[in-house]
Amino acid sequence: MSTPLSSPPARLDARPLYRQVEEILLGRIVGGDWPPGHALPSEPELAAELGVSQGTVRKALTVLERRHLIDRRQGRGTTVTRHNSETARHHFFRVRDLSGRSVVSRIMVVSCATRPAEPWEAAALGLAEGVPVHHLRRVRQLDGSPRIFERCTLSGPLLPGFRLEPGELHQELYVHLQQAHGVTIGRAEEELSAGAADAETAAALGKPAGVPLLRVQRIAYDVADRAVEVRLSMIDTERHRYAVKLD
Amino acid sequence: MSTPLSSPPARLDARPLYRQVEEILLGRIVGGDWPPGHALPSEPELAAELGVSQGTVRKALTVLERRHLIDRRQGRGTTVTRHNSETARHHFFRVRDLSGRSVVSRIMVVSCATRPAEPWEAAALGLAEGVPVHHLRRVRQLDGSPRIFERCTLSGPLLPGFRLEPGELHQELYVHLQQAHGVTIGRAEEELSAGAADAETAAALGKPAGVPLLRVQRIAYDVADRAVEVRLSMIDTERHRYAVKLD
DNA sequence: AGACTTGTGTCTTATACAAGACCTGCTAGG
DNA sequence: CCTAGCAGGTCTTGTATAAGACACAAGTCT
Repeated sequence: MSTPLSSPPARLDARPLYRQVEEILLGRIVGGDWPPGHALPSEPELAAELGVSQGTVRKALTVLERRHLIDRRQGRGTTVTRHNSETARHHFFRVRDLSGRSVVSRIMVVSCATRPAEPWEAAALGLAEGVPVHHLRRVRQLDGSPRIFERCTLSGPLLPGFRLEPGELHQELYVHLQQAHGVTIGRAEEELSAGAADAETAAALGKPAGVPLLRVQRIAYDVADRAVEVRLSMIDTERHRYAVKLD
Repeated sequence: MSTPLSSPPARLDARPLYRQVEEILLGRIVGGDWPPGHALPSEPELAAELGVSQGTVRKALTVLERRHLIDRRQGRGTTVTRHNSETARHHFFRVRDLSGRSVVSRIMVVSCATRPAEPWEAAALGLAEGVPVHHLRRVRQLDGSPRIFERCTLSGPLLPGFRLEPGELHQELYVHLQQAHGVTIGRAEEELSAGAADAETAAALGKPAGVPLLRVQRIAYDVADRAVEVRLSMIDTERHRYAVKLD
């Protein structure tokens, strides 16, 4: 990739240079050239390699940093973000206690199976109906009590050979996906509504059926924007809240 | 303000220059020197006035733009953001229909009164107990049906003389606050939980008492980060969802 | 352990040109 | 003469470059 992007007389791509740089760098990250934890070349090196100025590289890196794809630290350098339990939780787990503090959570896997996608799952994941998917049931304990029952459906084609043994899970799911399958979740969309405990959820949470629960449907996308997971969470909000910041 | 911020030999403030510029500009906006709709001086003019380079001004303006405090348009200039119903809704109203499309909503004011703050309201707004606050009850119709019952408590000290007549409200509340009281809402925090309709809410929404509803408590802050409103919304999610994007 | 060196990202300035929006004044056609 | 419309000029923000001072981290040498 030693052809300069910016030949002063003519530029093929009409988009701003820094956008093109951003795309090239993103490609190396999602393509696996630069796996999680990898240290990127320094800004002057990238600038020289791509034939642009350091300022242009900086602008591209700033965008990638805002998307949490890279970590930059003055003096240390820039690395591809490696999900750990804290960062994954911070970005994708919005439940807090009544005082707004984050909670300690323990995850128990109840079941794990691979089966054909149901229509609604296929639609959410952008798959054809009947394609194999992995289905996972989990219970989350918050501050010691079972509070969240989750049914997760994971894209079979994107996660071949996915399997979790029932029992305690010591890792956030997204950390596992990155480490064991090279799939990095970049963003998610959630839809919240008022729900009530069905029989299965009630049993899992030790609550009477019909008790009001917060119902959250999530679709999670990887950094290449492919739908990886659709999840239905039923949350007991007796002692917890789902926190949102608007601006 | 003609003292240059950056005297090459010594700088009093350790923060980056662009942060200081940002703060000065923010001060003029919240202080009323530059009211909503006001056209800012051009970047070269600001740079000359503040004794910094245009690049530094640009960086400060970029931050203010991301906070939606200013609008910039190439060729036209930069203006202080004027809230209108669309932008206010887009930023602070997260309810969508089942397909994810935004909904048309009509707001009916049920009651408006000024009375001493209850303890929880005073705590949420950072006021002393018993300070006067304005209390508002509203019903929102989504796509023609009453779906949201809202009880809003507004800071009395920040909004002297606030009053709304019961009846249809043709404006978003935050647009009214900006136009009639010069208070611009900059951000809000919400806490969601599973709720059930109390008698008053059930009556307002035409639902049986006890039906599961999405309960949303919001605290809204102005651009100077003072708590302006605490609001409790009860949402019927039969045909709508509360949408959240995570990244 | 402490001082030095090197490599890194951060901040600031300066310059140049590109592109969008607006105004002004000219001109062609009535 | 009047006016619609276009051409050009000018002001704005946007993009790109280059260069230097600075701050931070991590080795390396004494």
